[in-house]
Amino acid sequence: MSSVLPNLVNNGTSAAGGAASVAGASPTFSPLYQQIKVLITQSLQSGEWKPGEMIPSEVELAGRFKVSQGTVRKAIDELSAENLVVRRQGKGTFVATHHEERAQFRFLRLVPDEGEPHNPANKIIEVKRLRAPAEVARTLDIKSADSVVFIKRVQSFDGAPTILEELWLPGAIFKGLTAERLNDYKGPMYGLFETEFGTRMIRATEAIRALSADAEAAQLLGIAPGTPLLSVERVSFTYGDKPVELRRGLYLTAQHHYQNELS
Amino acid sequence: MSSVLPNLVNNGTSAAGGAASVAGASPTFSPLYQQIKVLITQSLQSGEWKPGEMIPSEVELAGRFKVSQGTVRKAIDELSAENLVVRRQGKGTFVATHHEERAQFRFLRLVPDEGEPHNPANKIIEVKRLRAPAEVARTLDIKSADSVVFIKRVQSFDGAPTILEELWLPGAIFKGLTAERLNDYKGPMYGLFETEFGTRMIRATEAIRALSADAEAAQLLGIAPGTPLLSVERVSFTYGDKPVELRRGLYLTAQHHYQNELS
DNA sequence: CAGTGGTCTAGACCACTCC
DNA sequence: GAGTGGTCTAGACCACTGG
Repeated sequence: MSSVLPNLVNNGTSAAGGAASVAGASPTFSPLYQQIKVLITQSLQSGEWKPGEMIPSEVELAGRFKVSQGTVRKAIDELSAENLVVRRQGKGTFVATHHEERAQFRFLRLVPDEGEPHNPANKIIEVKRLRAPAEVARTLDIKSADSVVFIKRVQSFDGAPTILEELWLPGAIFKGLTAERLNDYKGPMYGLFETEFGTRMIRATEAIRALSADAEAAQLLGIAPGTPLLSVERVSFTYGDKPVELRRGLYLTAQHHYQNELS
Repeated sequence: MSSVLPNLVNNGTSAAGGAASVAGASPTFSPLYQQIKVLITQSLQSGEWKPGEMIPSEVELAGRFKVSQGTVRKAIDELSAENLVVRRQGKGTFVATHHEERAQFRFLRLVPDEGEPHNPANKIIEVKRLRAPAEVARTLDIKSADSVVFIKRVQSFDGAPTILEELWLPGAIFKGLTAERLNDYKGPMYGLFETEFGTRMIRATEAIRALSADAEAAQLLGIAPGTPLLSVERVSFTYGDKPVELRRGLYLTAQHHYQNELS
């Protein structure tokens, strides 16, 4: 089943046999492998291949798209670099998923000053629905009238409350999300989002500041008011660079630090 | 001048003509392009090609190493991804340098909450030489008896003091470094290190925490004691993952934030 | 125009995984 | 052994830069 074969335009070369191309005008130039990358991404986004599943082999994709294996390979190379897929030699190429050790620490950068990460635990403080506040609506690119799911939770490590987080999610996407489901679910929250709501977080931006704990934060984290905290404001994006999460975290950095690599 | 041709071991393949290989036992397996990557990196490290200069073309390197252009290309691809070199289509491949707009913001992640980055200014508070404190020695992988250069400075944006930084550098490498040279130098500090001391920062790790301004920080940054500050502890590495800088920064995040991308 | 990096092909063989 | 990703080659042509 190769369904509809889109119009690939080869503005590259062709050693011998010409590559596929229904051709015509090509208003926008881009390498073949980029076009193929887009096609594969669309299949990922549409759920044709689900997180954790294997995508077709390079040879098969090459046949389907009527290009050489090397060209497919280069497309997948980039998808792999963007963490959309994971290659496993001898096995195949798999759709990336948040249900993995690997992917966990891509989004949780707070690590203990010494020792290994340890016994995380979540306590859901509050889950409710409300109309998107102006700033949230702007960030999530929705209307102010639209509903959003608001979540407040405290994350502990080894029993010590360490992170106080507030999340805003588009209500349209996260319809059946309740405190119960959040509590019942084992594993990372993004795993829940991915399997239960079909929304995979691809990348995120964070803005970090230092501020003093207010009364509520102090109470929930079990610290003195005024204690310095790391404020981490995250906007997460899914396919197509669509923002689907706003998250404000307050990190207690007495025994932990936010780890970052500059390269 | 191809000087000494090292022993390349091809554990890959060879469609027709065999690639170079004095061969023999190969205790450690690695792809040809990785071996070539190492060779190129050594040339970069040794200063055979200096920052900003063009390295030999892919075709020439392929000839020198007796491999195909595609293999050299893959090696350079990775070096480019690691920001060791910069490719410019039609021109050539150049040794990366800190004297560029491009490279500036790789290591300065503090950006204004709104508007563009603006009029940075440095004030050197202190430069002195001392024996490496235990922790500094450990971090920089030198002996406690060894001398280190200590620098304290304040960075302002649009006239507002924003960053208070303390740096420790191995005295052996930064011999003639004085407050004068730091003050006289136009452009990024890492540019100075690169051209004057032959030490290029390749990558760095940062540990971020929140803390309260002490009396000294408050005075130098013109804020009230107790104001929350971002503490950014950076260790920078040069070729061979050798640590060559320890830097502790206190960032005022009233009008700025530390920006990070999770991908 | 020549020279550079960038794309693409076709085919071969290697390394790894699983049956 | 069959199937997968990973490496390598040889050669062609494109896109871009600069003289």
